[in-house]
Amino acid sequence: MPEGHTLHRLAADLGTRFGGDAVSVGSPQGRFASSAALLDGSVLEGAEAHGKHLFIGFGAGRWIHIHLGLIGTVRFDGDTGGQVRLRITGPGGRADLRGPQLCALVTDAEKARVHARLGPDPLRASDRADGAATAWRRIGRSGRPIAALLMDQQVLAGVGNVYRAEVLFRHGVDPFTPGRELGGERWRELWDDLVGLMAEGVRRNRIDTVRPEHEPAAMGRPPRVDDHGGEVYVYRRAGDTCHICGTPIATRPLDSRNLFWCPTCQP
DNA sequence: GCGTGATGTTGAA
DNA sequence: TCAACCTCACGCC
Repeated sequence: MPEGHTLHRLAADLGTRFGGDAVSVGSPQGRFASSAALLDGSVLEGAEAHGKHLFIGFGAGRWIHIHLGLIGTVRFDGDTGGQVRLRITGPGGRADLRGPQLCALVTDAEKARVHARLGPDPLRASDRADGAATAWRRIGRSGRPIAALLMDQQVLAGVGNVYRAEVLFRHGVDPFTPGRELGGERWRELWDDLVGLMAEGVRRNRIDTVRPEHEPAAMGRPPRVDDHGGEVYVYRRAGDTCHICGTPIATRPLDSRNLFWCPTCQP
């Protein structure tokens, strides 16, 4: 589930449901119990995301810092089964956090440290203006493949394995192009596209990357929705044919993550 | 019903 | 380099 759009959507939903309300905070599973007790009954002031990190604010410099990791989930008003690390209950309903990589009570200073080590986030309004330039300072002098740089949260925050594969396809970029050979103009196009794609991801709460002219209906194909819930060009389509040119989609691990691309469309 | 892999990151070995 | 997190959805029986 979790690329940046998921966390920004969660922040918005938490704010809408609980913002301004005194809430119950608990940890049925127990691992967050002592911190939850300190927050129980406090007003949930708001929530924000930076990349894949989520912060829920309770005032007086108290934040719950959450990272879902690979398997963490948040479910609203769901069933009560499973190991619930964090449960927030209020007039707006119930939120249950399961299986997170991280769930900790942190101070303003600790939160600031997290922001400081993350690159610009295409979904953060404060990064919209100069985020492309900030990221390019790292990308433009790196010999690492652009596919690796896109996943480096210190370079760029919020892009995961789906968005990186899809944005590179949409711009016909070979994933193994060294950052410094990409060119600033090309990078700007990638950034601008990520801003749009990820904002759309927040709205739909899923990742759709296929352009209108390539949608199944327009191409005479049956509708197909990927595991993660959206329409994509290459992610997890290894061996299937490219929607555009028919070449089998290639895959290869890069830094122990599966990379997908079309050898013809991304020369 | 069971086994597997995954949209991710951290910290220990 | 690897285990941890211990969920979720899928494929296969």
